[in-house]
Amino acid sequence: MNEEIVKRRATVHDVARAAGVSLATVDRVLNGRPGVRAVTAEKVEQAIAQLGFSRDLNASLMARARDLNVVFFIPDGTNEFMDSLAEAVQRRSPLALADRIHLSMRRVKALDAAGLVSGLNQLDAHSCDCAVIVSSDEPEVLAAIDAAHRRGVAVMTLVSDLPGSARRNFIGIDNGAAGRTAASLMGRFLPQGGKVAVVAGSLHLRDHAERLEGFRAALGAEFGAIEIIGPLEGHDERTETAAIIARLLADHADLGGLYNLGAGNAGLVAALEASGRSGDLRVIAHELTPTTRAGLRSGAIDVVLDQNPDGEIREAIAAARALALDASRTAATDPIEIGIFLRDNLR
Amino acid sequence: MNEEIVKRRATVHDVARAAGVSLATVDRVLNGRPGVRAVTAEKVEQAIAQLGFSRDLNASLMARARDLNVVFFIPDGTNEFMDSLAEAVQRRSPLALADRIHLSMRRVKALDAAGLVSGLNQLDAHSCDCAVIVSSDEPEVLAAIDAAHRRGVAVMTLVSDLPGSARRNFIGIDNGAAGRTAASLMGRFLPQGGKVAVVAGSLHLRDHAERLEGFRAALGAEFGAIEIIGPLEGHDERTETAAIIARLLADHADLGGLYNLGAGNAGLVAALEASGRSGDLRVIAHELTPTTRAGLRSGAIDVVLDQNPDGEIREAIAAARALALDASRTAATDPIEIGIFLRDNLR
DNA sequence: CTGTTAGCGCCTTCAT
DNA sequence: ATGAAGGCGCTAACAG
Repeated sequence: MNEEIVKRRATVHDVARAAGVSLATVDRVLNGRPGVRAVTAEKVEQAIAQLGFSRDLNASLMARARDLNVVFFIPDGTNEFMDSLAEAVQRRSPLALADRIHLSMRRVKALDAAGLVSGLNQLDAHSCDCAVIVSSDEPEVLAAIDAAHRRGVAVMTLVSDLPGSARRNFIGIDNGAAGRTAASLMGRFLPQGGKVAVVAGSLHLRDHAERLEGFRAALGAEFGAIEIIGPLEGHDERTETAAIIARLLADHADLGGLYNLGAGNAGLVAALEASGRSGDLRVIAHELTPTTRAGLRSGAIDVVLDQNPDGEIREAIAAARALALDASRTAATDPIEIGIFLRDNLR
Repeated sequence: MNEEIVKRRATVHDVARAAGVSLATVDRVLNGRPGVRAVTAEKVEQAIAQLGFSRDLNASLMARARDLNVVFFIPDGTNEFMDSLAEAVQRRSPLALADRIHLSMRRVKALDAAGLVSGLNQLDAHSCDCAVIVSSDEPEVLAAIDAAHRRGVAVMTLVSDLPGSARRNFIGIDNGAAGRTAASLMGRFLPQGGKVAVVAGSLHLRDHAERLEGFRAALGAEFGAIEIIGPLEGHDERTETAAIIARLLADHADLGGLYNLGAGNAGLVAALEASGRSGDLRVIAHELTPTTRAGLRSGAIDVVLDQNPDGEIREAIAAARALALDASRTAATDPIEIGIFLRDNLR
């Protein structure tokens, strides 16, 4: 890779010349617009393939004097992690705009499929090139994704995937791996074995279910001396989670560890501290938020597994750009890594 | 952020009109070219500030029909991590080119300041906008960075920083935090305390020294029951590291843990497996490579702390772009997170 | 010292 | 169904 010959990239001019047509015709083919005979289109396709032509997205956006529009649908409510995602969108906004990508955001009621669906239905290809959604797995949503896709609006899933849908990309962590990681750490923290309680938000949430499955599998395979209590469901809600944890602590004086694979961490920390046993058991939770940070600092939480909201937004934007160039395929993106945070490597 | 009014970004035309000058004059001011009276320049500056004008980098690169040139200097030798960095550069190359950023790379002898210096000295602002180097802390290098900077070539440090230099950005992890993280994990893995040996490449390497410092401090503060053996230096070299580890294992039958904060992991794994005690002690190493992956899988290594070479290259490129827009300041980049890998979350 | 002009790669009227 | 021409934001000759 030292001092190579620079081959100029092929341009629309090159394609036009090679195909023996005009710029306008090439453009029509490139953008799938009508008004080109099949034979002519074929000649252009040939030239494109032959020259390995790929359109310059920046020039393209500049020429049509129109930004790429990406719309984020982020759940609203009391989930701090969703707020981090929303902030990440805001933080990226000016930077994206400098590259002609216009970000907008709609906060929609959490776990309210109807609201999300109506939001998606309002989108048309003119006002939105790509919609990025965080959604639970509901048939109406799948249908809305499909419809949006047919209207020319690409849809990507964020945080929690919808595999059966027409979504183009999924941006998020491997939740099974996250569960296995939690198991692996917990197992090493408790070399003598013991009881570990598992708390979820709801097992109807795909990411939560995947985490649980991974956790169970890895504990079973590697740390047979550990007994799982639960899972119990706290519905990602502070009070309910606190009540569950309080009960667990009361019922199991010998509890060695606790894995909260959902949200509701404020309740978890409160219950732990109220019990006076904070620090006596190994605690693993998800998502770096003000609450879990405080928990790490105080010693109530040992490890937080995080999915890096800023990285997720960055990759979502990168994917949206890639899709703008070729909507027919899934865009390649850098994987989102599972962040593992202890008190000592807090960002 | 729902449906806001779109204010068109200011362009050079707007600036020219506001300042009462022509495009060419604005351009001269923007690019710091001569031929503008101080008063005129002042008017232009005013207009720029007033309109909040910021140049469109993509349009700029397109207009001058010239890619942004970023040159990476990556150490050559037997260090697998450096190979990962090199591969990351190769992987990003086509993607970067699509955005008019031309990546090139020179492999230079590891820890050979003279080679790096001569490479830097060959660079001029025409052939290279930004140089990204991995270097140990030597006065000649600092001088070369300074000289390059004065020739109009921005320099960034990667992996290991050179704080006193004219480098614009540092891309890499917080090595003190990495050492503290290792300590934190090791402490939790050995709840009864015990002996932990530390092996470094060389304490003359800034990143290694920082890791050691962090490790020591965090162990001392939180896990007083752990005794540190070492540090011993293996010079990032397989055979030497193997010999050191073999000796450590022989001398300390009760060794509970091992932290290799440098490279030479092939030697570490070999010595552990030869001793028959692989899996009996908790082992923490740095950088995800074929060797450390195998070590994680076999159980010889418990945890690998990683600095995500692909992410580092991505951020280096992002920073280079930002510097192209404003070379006078340090570019804002996403921080590189310390990856923590166990057998169960291997990518 | 300053302004005019053509053109980078692409898209979009408007003609033909 | 196809082409010619102008313009997006910026830069680089080339004139004055």
